[in-house]
Amino acid sequence: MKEKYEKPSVTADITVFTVKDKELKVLLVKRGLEPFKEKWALPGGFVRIDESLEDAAKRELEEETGVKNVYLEQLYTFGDTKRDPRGRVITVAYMALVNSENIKLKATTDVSDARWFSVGRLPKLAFDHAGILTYALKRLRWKFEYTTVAFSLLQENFVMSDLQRIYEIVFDKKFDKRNFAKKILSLDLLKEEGIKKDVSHRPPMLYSLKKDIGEIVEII
Amino acid sequence: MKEKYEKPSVTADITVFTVKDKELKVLLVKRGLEPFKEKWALPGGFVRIDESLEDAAKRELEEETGVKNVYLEQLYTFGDTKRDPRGRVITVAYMALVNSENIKLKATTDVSDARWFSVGRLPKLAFDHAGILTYALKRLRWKFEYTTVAFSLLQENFVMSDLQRIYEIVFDKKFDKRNFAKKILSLDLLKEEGIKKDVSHRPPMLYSLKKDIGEIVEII
DNA sequence: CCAAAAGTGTTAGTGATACACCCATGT
DNA sequence: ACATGGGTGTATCACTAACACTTTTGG
Repeated sequence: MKEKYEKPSVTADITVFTVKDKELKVLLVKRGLEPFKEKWALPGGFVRIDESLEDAAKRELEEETGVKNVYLEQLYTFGDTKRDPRGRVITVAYMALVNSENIKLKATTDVSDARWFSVGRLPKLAFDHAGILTYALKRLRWKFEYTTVAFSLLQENFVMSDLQRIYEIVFDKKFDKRNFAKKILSLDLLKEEGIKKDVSHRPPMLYSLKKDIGEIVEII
Repeated sequence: MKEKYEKPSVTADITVFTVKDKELKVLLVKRGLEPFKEKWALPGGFVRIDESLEDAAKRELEEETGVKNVYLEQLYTFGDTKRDPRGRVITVAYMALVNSENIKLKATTDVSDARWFSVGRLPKLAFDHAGILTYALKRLRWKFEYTTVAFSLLQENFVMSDLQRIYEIVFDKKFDKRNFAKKILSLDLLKEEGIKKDVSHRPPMLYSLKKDIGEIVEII
């Protein structure tokens, strides 16, 4: 290949969302290396020459945080010439959704700490990551409205109010539980899994998803 | 910057749509250089080290085809390791919408020909451009449904049936003209510009967009 | 018996769809 | 006068939104 032009570097950065402690949270890592050493940033890193973009996103996420097997979606590619002080770095932004119960965070060499932050109380972020996160949040709300991605935030079995709580947290707004249940059940996506026991109130129905969670149905 | 890893190349490829001769058309170029010399491809090329992705898309489009001042939107970034025989090339795909009356196509050094093709009768395309085009088409239909991008395909003044024809061509389906006009007018986006003269039937109302065409209103 | 959350139906309003006839002009 | 597209209103249907009481369990 003729090397006519200088090449940019390419990274993948991932905005990982979860719902935890009745808040929408995003996973940030504390950088162990310059630039922005000791600053909080989205997990991510350089795309290797022999891996696809999605593989790079998955690998970085697992390497830096231990998070794997998640819903992953490409968002947008940010390529301003000045977005990285090291030189020309283009980043392909991804969004991931996880159930935080299944996740053990870990620190590594590149990353001295990894923590969940409420989207309402974020620290100052490295690079242009604040802009990427804002974009991811917009996309998250959009996807919630028109698809069934919300199920990616649940465990395998859940009750209707678990799902409703997630919608209410993401949209920061209450829904009527009769209308909510009616709408969800009309989608015909849920399988009844019996009654949840050992609750100190009327026992609710447990549900699971009929289809594999990988298939995101457009409910529009 | 530490050169720890080999870098990929980055290109921008643009799917330009127009409506012409009662068909939805896409702009293709005949490659003047290897690989895929003399094959049809989407216009595009390498992103320079000192230009943003969007600037690269605009520049390539103008260089290869003379097309400029168009609606331009980033679609998706394609990064399979084997998508280009020259080596690792990641491409950021863009979609553009133009009114073909305002466009004069031209050939250049890199490109021996540039032509509009009906999306129903496409030649075999270079690289993974067929997949990119399929993706662009999906996005186009989606955008038509939920935003006012359709106006980007019109000239400044137009009649209601011009707009309806564009929707009918993009969705390949007829709409009722009463319902169509009712819906469009209810959006309160149009300004009346008087009556179109010299038609051999009842003279229709001419409209223009109230807002700058750059602002794409979400009509959802 | 009290607290907590679960479950459940009806009504009103809004927006989408289906549908047919007369109008203004050029030739 | 004829051909061509332009312009217009109403009725039905489907979906959404608002709204309150009873049930079941644990403590």
